[in-house]
Amino acid sequence: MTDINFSTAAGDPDSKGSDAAGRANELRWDIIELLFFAYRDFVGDADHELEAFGFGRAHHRVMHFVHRYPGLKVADLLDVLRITKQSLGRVLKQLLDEGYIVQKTGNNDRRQRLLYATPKGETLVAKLAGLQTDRINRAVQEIDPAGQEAVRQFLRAMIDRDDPDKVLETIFGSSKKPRE
Amino acid sequence: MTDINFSTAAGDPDSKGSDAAGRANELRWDIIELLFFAYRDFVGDADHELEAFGFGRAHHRVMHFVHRYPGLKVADLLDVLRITKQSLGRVLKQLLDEGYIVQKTGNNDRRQRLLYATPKGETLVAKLAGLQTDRINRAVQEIDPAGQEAVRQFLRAMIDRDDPDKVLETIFGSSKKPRE
DNA sequence: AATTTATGTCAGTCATGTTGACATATCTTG
DNA sequence: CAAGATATGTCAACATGACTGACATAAATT
Repeated sequence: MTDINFSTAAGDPDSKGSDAAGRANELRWDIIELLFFAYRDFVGDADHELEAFGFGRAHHRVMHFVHRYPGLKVADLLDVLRITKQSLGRVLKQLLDEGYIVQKTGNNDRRQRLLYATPKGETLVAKLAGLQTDRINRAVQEIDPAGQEAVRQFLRAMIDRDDPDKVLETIFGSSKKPRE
Repeated sequence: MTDINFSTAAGDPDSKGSDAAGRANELRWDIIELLFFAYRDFVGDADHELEAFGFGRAHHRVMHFVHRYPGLKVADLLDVLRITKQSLGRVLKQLLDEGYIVQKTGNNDRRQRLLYATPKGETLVAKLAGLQTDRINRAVQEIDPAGQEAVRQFLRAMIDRDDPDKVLETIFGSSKKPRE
């Protein structure tokens, strides 16, 4: 062992996957790195726009899921975002105060505050999704349908399924698309 | 429940891409969401392990790139991570103090501090990469080689190429299309 | 009536990001 | 060589978004 070793480094838990191309036992530095850069630039699109509103990533995530799953409960949102009540409370309060989201008391359970995006909120979330959609469209434009399906399959398979929250149940449970 | 509209929200910037499957003009909520969950769980693997070392994501990113690009300058690292000197300084100092990284004075330019991972650092970074590689292997195991290449192509195409830092030059510069 | 649940809120802490200023060593240039 | 530019390190101060733990309220459940 010289000083720098990386292909057979200690703690290699391999064993699990040996893919069709036969590169088992190898650390996937390339994908790891691509994921970092891809996600960095992907969220960067929205981050820049959010500054103009005085919002951050946390606001975006809340808006996104409230928009996509109208009537989401606060507790569901906590599961999805995997943050604490305290952290959510801050951004949610801002979004409520500034009219991007409204709460409605649950019909069956009046303790629940069901969350809905207002038109103002819809506009914001669509604007941000538009930026990200542009990037996605650019990225897939030279990939054939089968390849695009592979991308989708890959992303789905990267997600933990042992503790599906309400949103993931919708995504995976029906195995189709949540909306549309 | 007639006050909430979500499918025809304003500000739709569309127009940019019309992919082969003919779903132009549509926001790609599915991919946006899958990216969120996939990345959340992907980095979650490492986050959990890092706790045992008293480190965070920032430390991981530094270790990763120093390992992958031995002799990286501090300035390069700042470009790649897109954080400030101050932020980097804090985590870098810890990693140096605790022996995960060493600095060497540049040969040509003695102002430079070239960064290298120590064996201790290599072990850590390989352990983390192992966890993430397991997830990636699991995700691609049912995807054929062509599909896997599509995944790689997708991730590469998601990355900004207008301001390539030293690392991105290495990733993209040597390969096919610099900017097409 | 007592307990549990869903939500909201307070106080304090931590990690990681920011800006701006400044110090030092070293390289480059007039 | 002197002057300036560059690479790095460091200080103070601050913002955001996480965290914990405690506690309050209203409503549902037992």
